[in-house]
Amino acid sequence: MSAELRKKAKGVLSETFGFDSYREGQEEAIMSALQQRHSLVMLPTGTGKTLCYQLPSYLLEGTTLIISPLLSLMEDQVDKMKSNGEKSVVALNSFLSFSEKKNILSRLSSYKFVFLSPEMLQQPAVLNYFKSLTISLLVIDEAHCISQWGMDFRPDYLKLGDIRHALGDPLTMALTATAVEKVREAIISVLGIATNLNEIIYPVDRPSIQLRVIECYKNKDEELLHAISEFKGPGIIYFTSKKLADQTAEMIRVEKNIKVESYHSDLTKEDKRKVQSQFLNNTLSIICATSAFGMGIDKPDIRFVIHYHLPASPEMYLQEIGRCSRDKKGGVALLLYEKNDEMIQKRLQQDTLPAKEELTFAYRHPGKLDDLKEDSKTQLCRYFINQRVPLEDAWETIREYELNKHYQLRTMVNYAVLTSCKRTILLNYFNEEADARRNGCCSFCTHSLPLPYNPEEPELAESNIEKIWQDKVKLLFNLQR
DNA sequence: CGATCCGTCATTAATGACGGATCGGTGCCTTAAT
Repeated sequence: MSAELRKKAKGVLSETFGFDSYREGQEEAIMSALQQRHSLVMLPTGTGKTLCYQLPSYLLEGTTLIISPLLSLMEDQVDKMKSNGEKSVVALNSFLSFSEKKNILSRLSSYKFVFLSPEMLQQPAVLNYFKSLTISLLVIDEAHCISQWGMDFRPDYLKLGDIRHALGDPLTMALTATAVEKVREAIISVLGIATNLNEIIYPVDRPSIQLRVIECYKNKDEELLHAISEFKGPGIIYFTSKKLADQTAEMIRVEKNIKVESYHSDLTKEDKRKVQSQFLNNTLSIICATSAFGMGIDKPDIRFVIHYHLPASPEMYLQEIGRCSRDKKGGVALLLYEKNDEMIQKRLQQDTLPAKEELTFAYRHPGKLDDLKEDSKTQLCRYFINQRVPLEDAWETIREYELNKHYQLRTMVNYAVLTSCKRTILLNYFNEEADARRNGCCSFCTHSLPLPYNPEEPELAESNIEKIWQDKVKLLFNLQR
């Protein structure tokens, strides 16, 4: 039975996807779905998680729903699938007009794949359409968002369990690249998939990425420019402030005459798309970005990721540095740390969660929530009240979450300042053993590290013109279909 | 923490010095309807 399924899956792999073999973890995830077991799949960044749900969908009856955190991510994936020849795929989101949306909803069963946000499924009218649909597989993409974003600013992520239940508890697959055991437990418990569950967990370490930390003393820009010259490109530089991302992009442009743009939430949707595609086409060499940039970026030859500011957690850090060296030809993750850099993150954390008094007030006067500014705090208070969570339990949950955030930040500070193997510090957080003390592991294990790749000049746009046109033609083709 | 913004004060009346307050990051959705 299992051998039969395996054979069938292999057939789809070569016929539909054009691959001869799987990458690590993929077959396990696929077989888990085909054997009607729920799956929590954790594969390192860049392992090809989309195949894990797309392939089994072809062998299961019904429609596959994919819950995706970002509209742009949905669009990219729909485009990619369409250009691979899959026609019955659609993204249901707020870009659609009312009549388009209605049209799609009324013929849901004619689609094999439907992408949508957790918020969209939250609308009763929309949910009703899905209730009568045969769902082959419910996919939660970037499932760490449940714990990472649910409490912070997208409480609808916390309601996915209720939604799943309303849909008749369909077969479910949650996918992520970075989740410690606690987060995995949270995902399982929120979704309610503890029974009949298959956990497919692979190590998060990416040996081809070299880890470097430089402690700075008022000379960050200097160190940054120096690093850029050494690393060449393409690369990403992460900031915690939009303003500094803009300013530094300008500074690099002036100092180095390199093609650089900044990317953050102030950009219009069009500009975001433009900057992203220029970077993918190598018309841009460096992106100065906030955490807004990167999810779903699958550029194989990103050579470095520099952090100008401290990221909020080891999870975030691994997600962000995991964007380099997808081709496994080597990459450098450099953290520029200056004493007290963590204060920005601390401040940001303070304003996200409600204080005990605010929560208590909200519970006593739930009607007054509507008068308050609709920020993440009021959203979270409203969530707990609507879910009828007792005040004390809600407070306990918030408190625990907050303490965990402090712990995450402290781990990042330790990563920056402790005099021991950087990889070990990072991987210990994930309960993993590091293959440390390897030559070129990190800036602690080896002094004056050589680059793990050949810093050739990046391919310039001219040599890529053919590829750019191919992409354009593909896009046009999609639009007209 | 550090930057920046704003109001106040003092003084040959328009600017600058000072200090206190504020901010710094991620994204769905919304309209009336299905």
